[in-house]
Amino acid sequence: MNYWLLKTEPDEYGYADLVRAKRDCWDGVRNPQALMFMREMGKGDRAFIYHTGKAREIVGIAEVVKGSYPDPAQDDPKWVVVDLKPVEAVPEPVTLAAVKADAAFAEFLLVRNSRLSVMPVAVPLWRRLTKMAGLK
DNA sequence: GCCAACGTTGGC
DNA sequence: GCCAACGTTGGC
Repeated sequence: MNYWLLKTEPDEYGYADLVRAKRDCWDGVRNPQALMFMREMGKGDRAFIYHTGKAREIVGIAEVVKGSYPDPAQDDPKWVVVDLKPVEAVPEPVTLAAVKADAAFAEFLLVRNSRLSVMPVAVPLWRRLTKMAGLK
């Protein structure tokens, strides 16, 4: 099982929308590097949901319920999507500032490439982030 | 609101 | 196929 971080603009589609939907398709990713990571996402993987814009923090955890497949709404199979379900909102959102302030995240793509919207999270970093978020 | 970083487009 | 110009994203 792999771990990921997915960015979203909360004004357009936030973690609360995923909770409301109970299960939803994560679409609209167009960046080639982000799509490459999306293609590696499989059922059972977990992902942090990160809000961009004013929030800039990890707000929840989602689970992949269907691994990547071509977006049915698009003609081109290169636009892949995954299906997600919410797992839990985190007790204490982890801000970008907190991540940047921690040397353990110096190589983390969230810090290294601010424009990337889908990225892998190494297991030790996932553990560290869940702790920072107030989870075990 | 600004701008750095990065992608994309189109002329050559 | 290169690269300048332009557009977009997202942090500040």
